[in-house]
Amino acid sequence: MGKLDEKKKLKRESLLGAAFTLFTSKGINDTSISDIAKRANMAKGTFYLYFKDKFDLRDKLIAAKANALFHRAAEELEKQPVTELEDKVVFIADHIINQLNGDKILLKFLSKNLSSGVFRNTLFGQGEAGEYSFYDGYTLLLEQSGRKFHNPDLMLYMIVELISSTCYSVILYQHPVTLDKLKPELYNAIRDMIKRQEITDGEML
Amino acid sequence: MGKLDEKKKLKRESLLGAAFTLFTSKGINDTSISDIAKRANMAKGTFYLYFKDKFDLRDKLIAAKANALFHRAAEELEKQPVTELEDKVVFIADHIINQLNGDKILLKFLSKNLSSGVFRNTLFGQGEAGEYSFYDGYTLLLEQSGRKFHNPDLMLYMIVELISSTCYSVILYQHPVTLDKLKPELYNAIRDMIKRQEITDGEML
Amino acid sequence: MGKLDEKKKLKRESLLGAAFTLFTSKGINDTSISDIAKRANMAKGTFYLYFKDKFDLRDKLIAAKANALFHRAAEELEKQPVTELEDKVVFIADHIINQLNGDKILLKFLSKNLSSGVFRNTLFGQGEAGEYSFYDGYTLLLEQSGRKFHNPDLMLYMIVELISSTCYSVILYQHPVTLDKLKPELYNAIRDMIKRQEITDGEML
Amino acid sequence: MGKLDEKKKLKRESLLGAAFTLFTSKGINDTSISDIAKRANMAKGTFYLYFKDKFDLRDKLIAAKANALFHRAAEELEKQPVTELEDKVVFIADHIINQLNGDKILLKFLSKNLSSGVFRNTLFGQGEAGEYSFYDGYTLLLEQSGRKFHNPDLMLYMIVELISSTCYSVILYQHPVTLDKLKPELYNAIRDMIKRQEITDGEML
DNA sequence: CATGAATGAGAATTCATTCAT
DNA sequence: AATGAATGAATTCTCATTCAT
Repeated sequence: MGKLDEKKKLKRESLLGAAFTLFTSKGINDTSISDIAKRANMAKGTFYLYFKDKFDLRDKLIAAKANALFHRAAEELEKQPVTELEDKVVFIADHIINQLNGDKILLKFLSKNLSSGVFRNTLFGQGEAGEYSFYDGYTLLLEQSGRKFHNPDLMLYMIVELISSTCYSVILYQHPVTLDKLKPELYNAIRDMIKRQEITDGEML
Repeated sequence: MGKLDEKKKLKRESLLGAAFTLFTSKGINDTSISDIAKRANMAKGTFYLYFKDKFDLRDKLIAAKANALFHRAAEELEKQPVTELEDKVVFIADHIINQLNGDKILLKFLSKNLSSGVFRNTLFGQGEAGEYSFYDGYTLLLEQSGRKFHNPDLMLYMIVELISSTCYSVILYQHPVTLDKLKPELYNAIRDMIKRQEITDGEML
Repeated sequence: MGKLDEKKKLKRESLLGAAFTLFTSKGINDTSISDIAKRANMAKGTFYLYFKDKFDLRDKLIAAKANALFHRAAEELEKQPVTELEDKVVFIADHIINQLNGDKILLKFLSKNLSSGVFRNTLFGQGEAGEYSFYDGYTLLLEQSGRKFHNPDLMLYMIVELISSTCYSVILYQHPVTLDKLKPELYNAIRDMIKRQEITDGEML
Repeated sequence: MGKLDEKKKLKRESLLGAAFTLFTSKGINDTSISDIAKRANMAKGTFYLYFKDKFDLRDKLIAAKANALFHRAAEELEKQPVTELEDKVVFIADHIINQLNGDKILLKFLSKNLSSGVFRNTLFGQGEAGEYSFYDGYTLLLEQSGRKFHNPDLMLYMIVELISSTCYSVILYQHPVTLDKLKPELYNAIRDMIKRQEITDGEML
């Protein structure tokens, strides 16, 4: 990578970082492009050399943050001696939840932007070439287990939605229960979902 | 109610209606107060006699829409001969999902505003005096069943979150599955959650 | 006076009082007619039955407050055994300054509105029929002294302007000196002015 | 100074000039920022690149105008052969009064804004670095005279307040006397004040 | 590439005033 | 006489975007 490209990448990341700080402290609507540029120590005009507008930047930001979240969990899983599929899925879920619990700012940011669909696209989509793909990792996981499922996509979808939708209020406001109380129920629900989706021998006949 | 109060209520509802149409077609950010007032056939200034600002109106709107949704489902349940708790809960879930499937505009609106917390407050909160309270209805349902549960609030929370988070993409984009495929899995998951939460005789000893 | 007129007078005074409080706390520009009416426990429309607009009310208010100030000082003078003109003028000046020192809110209000000219009109003008007239009292004072002055109006004018312009900053901010330090200099200046204005026998020849 | 800075200074002055014209013809309250920008041949938004708001501009304007007033008088004094302190002070007072008499618009503007305190700050304060400081000039004047005074600040204060408060009505309305009649009295009063403030040998013993 | 001055459309909000009740 | 809902003009201020340097 050339020195020039390196510099550009740094600027880009500076903008992303500045925007994240501002979006999460003042909200997207109250953050102006001018604010972002100022915080990133650039002139306003420079912003447009890197992003189309505020929402373009936001989408890139969500994708990057969500990807990193899953990536770290998957990396950690590899170091673990777990073999059962259920345990693996629960491990990943737990890892992500713990990350979010330790970074409430990030949790807030992702939750506020769940409805934008960018998160879902990141999960199921291809992402940038060369980037980590959680979907590929998930597919591999199922294959390795040697088990068959009716609808793996639906299974993943339900698990992710259940986690992402329940965690927000629980982590931030301990409502309606604390995280400690939620976790076992959540993991039970995940195990139930996997079980329900499995194609048993009986069905195969 | 005096003639004057009647008139005011009509105006208020006119504003709510106009805002709903605009919010769902152009989005909140691209809807100005001027737009809302114009569509409600009022002067801009009149808006401020009824709502503090756009977001005040939005919150009132979410609460009203969510309440109506639950209210209609509960009313319909009363006409049904179902007796089992699981069946009742699934009936309500199904009724709400069907409402949302038939009113995609409403679904979009509620989904986009899930993270605001207003929906949750409406569900668990008291609401306005004299208004229908879904939470009370739910509590009654559990009592009538004669069964005991570890954490009824958590149970309700998980069910509602699972439904609300999965339906959006499925109803609107048939992704990752069609609604027909989602429903049985969803209802199974709900039944599993209820079962998991029940306090069995064995535990009581 | 009829009961009706009594009621009206009370309302009028209620408006004046409310306006004074608001003008002095938020400033005239930031006080709306609505604010005044609300604070006076009336409907907005009622305001217009008593005053033309905010500035009409303000002018009436200045006149009333200034008049009361001079009136109280003059009344107090009558109880005093002072005979010399200089002493009388200084007594009045001192009394007014003390009033203002004890009512900084009033001082602020009058000072801010000095440039409007209403204060000057009140001093030299006729005022409402039947009301106390300081100018008449002043004229009488000079007559009683048996002395002659080149230009009594100018003398009054200079004295009043000197007092009103110096007191503001001194009383409120003790700048550039404290009131205790200002007073003797001020009273000396006043005595000098009177002396300078007197027509001596020498001049008469 | 770069071309850019030059341009910016011109724009700033254009805004100040436009505002002065409008403030003095329609009053501050009836002058909108839009008016000012239009008259200065700029877009509305440009205003905010130079001033925080209307009142910020006004304060800067008062300071600039008052400074120029004193500066011109001081410059003129240097060309005069007067040696006595009293004569110098009276010369400056007279020069300023003549300036105001010849520029009634300016007189009106400054008078209306006397109560804002900006004028006083300009007089006693440091002002911008590099700008002319009347206070320094005044201090020098006293030193050069070789005489001692009890409270030079108070002396300056009283003189300035007496002048500024009496001139308004006299110049604009010839009330209560004409300027010709006021001047000798005013200058006498000034001389008296200086004399009263001087520390005589007798006191020193 | 980077800058940041300039633009002007447009949003929120306020408020004096009217007028039907 | 009193009310207060309704109006809509007016004002402030922000901000995305452009473009000359």
